[in-house]
Order: sequence, then C-alpha cells, then structure tokens
Amino acid sequence: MTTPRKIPEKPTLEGLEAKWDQIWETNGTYRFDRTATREQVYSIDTPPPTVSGSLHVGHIFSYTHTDTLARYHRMQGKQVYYPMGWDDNGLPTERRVQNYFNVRCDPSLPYDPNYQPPGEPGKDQLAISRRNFVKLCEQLTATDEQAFEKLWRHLGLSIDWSLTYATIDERSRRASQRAFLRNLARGEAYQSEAPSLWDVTFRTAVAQAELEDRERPGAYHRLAFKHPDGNDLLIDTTRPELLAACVAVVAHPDDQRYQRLFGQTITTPLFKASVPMVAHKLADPEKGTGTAMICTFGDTTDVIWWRELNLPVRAIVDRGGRIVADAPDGVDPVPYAEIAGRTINDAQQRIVELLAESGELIGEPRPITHPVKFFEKGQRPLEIVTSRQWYIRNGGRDQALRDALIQRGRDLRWVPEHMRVRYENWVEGLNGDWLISRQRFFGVPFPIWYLLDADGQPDYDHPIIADEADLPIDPSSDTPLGYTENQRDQPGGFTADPDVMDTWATSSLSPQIACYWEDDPDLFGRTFPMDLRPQAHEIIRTWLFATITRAHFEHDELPWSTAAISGWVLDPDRKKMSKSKGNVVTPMDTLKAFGADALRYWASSGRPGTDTAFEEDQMKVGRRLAVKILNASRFVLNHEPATHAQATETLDQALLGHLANLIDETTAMFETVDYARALENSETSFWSFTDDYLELVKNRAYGGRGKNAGESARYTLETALITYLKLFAPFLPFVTEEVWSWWQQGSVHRSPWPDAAKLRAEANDVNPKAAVIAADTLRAIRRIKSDAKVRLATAITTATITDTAERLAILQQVADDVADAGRCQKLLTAVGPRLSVTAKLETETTP
RNA sequence: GGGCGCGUAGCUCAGACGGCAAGAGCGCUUCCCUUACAAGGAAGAGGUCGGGGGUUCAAGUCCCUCCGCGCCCA
Repeated sequence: MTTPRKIPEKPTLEGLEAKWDQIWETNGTYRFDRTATREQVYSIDTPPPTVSGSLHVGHIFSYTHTDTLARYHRMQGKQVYYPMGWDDNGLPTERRVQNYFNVRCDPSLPYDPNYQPPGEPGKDQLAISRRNFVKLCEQLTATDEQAFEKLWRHLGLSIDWSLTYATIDERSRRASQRAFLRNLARGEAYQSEAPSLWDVTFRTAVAQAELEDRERPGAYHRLAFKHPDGNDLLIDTTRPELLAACVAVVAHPDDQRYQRLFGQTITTPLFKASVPMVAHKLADPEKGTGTAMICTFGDTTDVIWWRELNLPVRAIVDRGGRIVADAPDGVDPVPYAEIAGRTINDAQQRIVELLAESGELIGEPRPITHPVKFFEKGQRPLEIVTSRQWYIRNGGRDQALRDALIQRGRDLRWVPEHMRVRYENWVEGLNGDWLISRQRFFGVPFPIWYLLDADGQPDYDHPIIADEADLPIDPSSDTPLGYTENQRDQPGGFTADPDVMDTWATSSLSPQIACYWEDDPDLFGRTFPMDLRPQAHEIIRTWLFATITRAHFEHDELPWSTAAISGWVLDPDRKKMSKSKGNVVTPMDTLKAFGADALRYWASSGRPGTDTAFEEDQMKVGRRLAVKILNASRFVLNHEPATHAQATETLDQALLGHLANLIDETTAMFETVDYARALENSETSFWSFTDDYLELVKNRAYGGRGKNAGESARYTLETALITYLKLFAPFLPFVTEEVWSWWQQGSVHRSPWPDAAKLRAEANDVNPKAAVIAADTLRAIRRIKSDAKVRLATAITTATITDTAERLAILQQVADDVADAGRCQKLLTAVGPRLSVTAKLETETTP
C-alpha cells in the first residue's frame, strides 16, 4: 500500500529520534498483542539495569543487540514481548541515597511522616528511620528511571513501555515473597545459624557469588606454641590477631613430623589456651612448618575444619569488625584485654608487640602478597561471623541438585556456545548453598514473623508464615493473623524477621515477574518460558545461574530457551569501561553527536560474547551509511513509479536473484543470533548496490533505453530499496522508518520480513553473477579513467573488454548498461585469461 | 595453579566442512564538484596470517609446543 510520494529536497538525520519515538508511542507500534498464542510470541527477559549505577555506552551496546533481535522477530511476524525492568532494589540504591542526601538508616528510630530531606545535604550524616529511608530510595530511583527511559527511547529500543516493572515494585515483591514461601514449603529454602562471609562496613552477610579475590600485602608470623612436654611447636600465620580465637592446631594426617602429636593438647602462646592437635588433609605440609592454627574464623578453610572436625567456637570478631569485649572461655583475659574493642588492624599490631615481648614471636614477620576475599562492592576484607541467615539450595551441598542444574545448562542454547563452560565451572565450584538474606533496609522483606517467648526470645524453629493471598507484606508494619500490633516485640508476642532478600533473590525471578506469574495466568501462559535471555558474561554465576535455579524449583523447566551473552565495551586502550577507571563515555552526548542509528551501527558490529572497543570512527561510518540510505532512497523514489511491476532486463533480474540470496543469508544469520554478520552482509550488498547497480541502470531509469527497459529498472530499484530498508530496519530503525514514511503506509518495523522466494521467482533464473560481472567491468573502466586522471564523466570512444569466454557471454546480456555507465560509445570484447580493459578516451591528451 | 577466549594489513575486525593470487571498513596516497549524495565519489598502495615443529598433494584454517594478551575460577 503506497501513499503519494513526499520526498524531501534535502533529507537529514537530524531530529528523527524525537519524531519517531513520539509517533511509535502514539501508534503503539511496539505494543504487545495479548491475544497472540505462545507459538506466535517471541519473549525477551530484558536485563533490568541497576538504575543507581552510571549510564554508560556499555548499556547502549548490549541493549542494542537485543533490540535488533526483537525487531527481526517482530518483522518475522512474531508478537514480541519486550518489557523493560529497573533494578532499583538493594545496596547500590542505599549507597546512592546515603551519599545524595547524606543520611543513614537507623531502624531503631520511629517513622517521621513529616520528614523532608534538606535541599542541601547537611555536613553531618543524619540518621533517619527505615521507612523514611526507604521513601528516599523510592524517590531517587524514580528520577533515575526516567533518565534511563529517556535514553532507551532516544536509542530506539522497541520496548513495550506499558509492561515496565521495577525490582522493588509491588509485583516484584509479591513474586519474590511468593517464590520464597514456596521454596520454604518444599524445603528448598531454610534458615541456619552458621558461619558466613560478612562485610564489616555494610554489616551484612554476603554470598559466594559476590566475592572477589584481591591481592593484598600480608606477612607470615611464626608463633611458638607449646607441646605437652614443653617444647616449641612453630606455626606460621598471616592472622596473629586471631590467636585468641584459636580452637585447634592442624597438620596433614600423613605428615611424619607431627604423627606423635595428633590427639595431644597444645598450649597457645600469650593466651595459654589448651587446644587439640588434629589431622586434616587440607593442611598443606609444604606451607610454612606444615601446621596451621584453626581459628573461628579466619578463612573459609577454618570453617571446613571447624565443621568436619567438630571443633568448638571461640568467636572474637564482632559484626563491625572489632574484637569483642570479653575473652572466650579458656583464654587468658589479661592479655585479651589488650586487644578487646580494637579494630582488626589495631589488634594485629598489638598482638605482634605482645608476642615479641613474650618471646613467642620467632624471627621477623615475613611479608608476602596473597589473595584476600572481599565483597565485590566492599573496601575491607571479609570476616567470617556466625549468624542466622536464610539460604536457598543451589547444589552447593547436594550433588544430585548440582547435576540437575548442570543439565539445565546443557539444555540451554548458549550464544556463543563456549559461555556454557563458565556456567559449569561455577556450578561445579560451589561450596555452599545460596545465602539470600541481607542485613539491609531497601529490599524485599522476608514474609515471616517469629513468636517471642516469655523472655522475649524469638522461636526461630516455628516461624509464622504470611498467607500467599496477602502478599506482598512487610512484617515490620503488617501484623500476623491472630495478633495485634501492640504485641509486636513484646514477650509472648511476635517480632518481624529483620532482614531483606538480596537483589539477586528478586532478579532471579525476572522471567516470572516480567510475565506476570500468578498475577495474570493468561499472559504468563502466552509468554513463559521465554525465548531469550540477553546478558553480560560476568553475571553468569549470579543472575543466569540463580534464574535457572529458581525456575528449576518452581516450574521444573528452563526459564528461556536461548541465552545470548554480550561482551564488554572497551575503551580505545582495550580497558574495560567502568566508572572507577574514569574512562566512561556519557551515552547521551554520544547519541546526540552521532545520532542513534550511528551508535546502533557501531554497537551492532560487536559479536555476541566479544568485547568491543569504543570507536567513534565506526559511528561515523554508521552515520555515513544512514545518510547514504537517505540519498539513495531519494534517487530511487524521485523516479516515476513503474506501472508494470516486473523486471524484464537481465541486469535487473540478476539483482533480484542476488537480493533473494541476500535475504536467505541474512535470515540464517539472525536465526543463529549473529546480528553482526547480518548487518555486515546487508551493508556490503547495499554499498555495491549504490556504487554499481545504481550507476549501471541510471541511464535506463531516466528513459535512455526506452520505456520498457526503464520500467524494469525503476521497478527493480524500488523493489531493492524496500528490501534494503527491511534488512536494515533492525539496526537503523530511525532512518529506515523515515524513508519508509515517504511513500509507504504503516511502520517498516511492523512490515513483513522480505520474501526471498518471491524475488527469486521474479529473477527468472537469471544468474546473479551477471550483476557481478557488470560491476567488475564497470570498475575496470573506471580504473582507466582514474589512472588517466580524468573525470568519470569523460566519454570513451571505444572500450575493449577482455575476459573469459564464459564471462563475456554473460556480459553480452548487460553490455548496454555497462556501456552507458562507463560512457562508452562503443564496446568491443576479446577472449582472454581474465578481465582487463583497454580504452580510447574521447579527449585523450598525449603526455 | 585449572579452564575459556584471543593473537590476520598502521587501527578495528571477517575468514563453517583445510584447497583465495589472503578479505572488509577506517586511516593513508592519487584523482574527480558525474543530473541521489563533496559531512561525497573513483582508483591505488599496504600483510612471510605471534614463534617453532608436525599431519597432508595442499594449513591462517587440523595436531603438538613455546611466547604474549584478556577473562572466569581456585
């Protein structure tokens, strides 16, 4: 269906983003059709960006990849389910609010309904109640989300904005709590009082997936413990400050040096505690003296030893990272008083002094560099403290579950394929269940209360569980059934579970949230399990793995069929762009400088899983392509429309045959999620279309070879233009839509993907090679003129084309077009080994 | 230490089943205001495919090994 042609005199890219974003919104171009059946739907589990994080070009990069796929599948006739989510839940938002308003959350304070944050943050950090704090979080994230939406719209993501969710919104809280309660009911979630990794700055437990090793300086201190017979037993340790927490001394069971000591009692230096000498295979005979002190808890190995050897607890580090006030049983309180209340670093310094004075430090500390575990967002080394926490099983303690989850990974299509290895490495390396509770404020609370006994002590073994129908609830303000608010925190009453879930415990349900699990079973049935999970590779261990785990438990299936893993954006020096490195590029500025299509062009060149350098030159190339599309379209559409929709000339039929092949190739590339090659393939073809085909048919299109030959050219030009616009539409949505609107109705993005079979039929079995030979020959003619340094418009009186007989036979059929484009008055041919051209130029000047 | 990926023109990268005289774009050089386009067009120069072995009639493409880089995990 065409409309009268309205071709601008001087087409431009400026302003297309704002114009089309508005029209698409008005027309509901990307609105999901809820009547579509599951087979007709392509659903995408978009990564909810952390809205409190920085916006950078890395976002543009990977989200563009997804959008090209969304647009392709939409043109293939699918109803694309493409919601956006915001990850506003969790620690990053808390930190941003703290810094932005200079406040901190103190849950012991009462809610102040009239609280207003100061316009200018005060000098001193202001303590506010949890509810006030959460309100500030909601307020600030709302602003951040607007900035993201503006960026996405400018970039042309074909999101259905009516489906937007946030990980802290009511639906997400309900889904998180519901899934948790079901995990609990099936025994997949449990709480346990156990040693866990603890960040002393944020005062919260953290999960294995949030750890990272950092190389830190340390020192081996050799300490003199005492044998039962009074001899020294020398032990190296990097953490002498934990000496008071020592509960045993360990050596390898096969270590000949310590055989007679196993089972004996050893006396610790300074604190004179009596501890057993034990054997365990994790003790490394090669390390130091082959013995180690086991403390509760210096590192994760201590936890293993403590658990497997049934050792007692002597905890001396509190949740703020200081040494607790009172000495544990069996520890001499006099030296202990010297370290009580000190920070870890202070305590170490003091202990070393004391050991030196007592003569129990042997030699000087020997400096080393060693990996230390940190919370990925933290600045101080993690401690291990014992606390009550919620866990979800993830195979870390259960081989059968682990195997099942690995099998899920094998059933998933990974793009690129090798990313599966990272998943398997991670699952195989798990050493415990997933710790999901955080001692924080801005997150989804556990829908749980506890009874308090007559002494006000909670009964953790019999939690009061919220009713699913009431979700979401906040146990700190909602009251459990059968209780009244005045029984809260009273002996004999109840108390709320104080923790919130980790962000991943919510975002691991993004498919369920996005598809309205239980909230809209009809919609859920049409969209879940989803088709595509696009995401970055560094969060395979967190987001991807956790999502598979949750769907495995809840639905006994994969949450999606394909995972497309994007790479990173590197700066021109090949470093990963990140805020901390200060090398981020502000995306909105770049968008405005080059235009959305240009930026998308650059992004689309990044193959799945491949890191890609930020290259402004590539954006310029993309911009040039977009301008070329405008100009070529103007040329094609400024001709009278062909009245006979048919290609009759050989060159035209050859081009249609070429286009049919191009469509098939590009389609196959999209089907394997290779959008980058799809673009490259179309682009190569398009440049040769404009450089060669357009020139070859120009004279005919203007009527220089009669009416019928002209009709054929104009029909083919328009057919080719439509095909290229469709092929480019997923990548360059603005310029293609703009051109489309010059003479077509509706949106190119809702138009069907080009039909290769139809074009192939119209090609009438003409060899597409005819177009290639014509172009090759034209190029050779141009070379003559270029070498002679004359204008391309210079006429040639006689040109002689030498080529193989086979090629010349084909050339004969397109000879008029070649002659016209080369301005050759006479074209002669001669058989030879390969293409070459000699020519006599009309106004040839002799040197 | 284990695993994965990578190393091809100055730069960024393509090169399924091993058989191209080794490709593209950018950059560079030269030329051209030709009736779509001078924020353009045409033509050209430029690589012993990280090093070394091996398999093969034939290797950038397969195998081994070494060197360098990145990432994931311990």
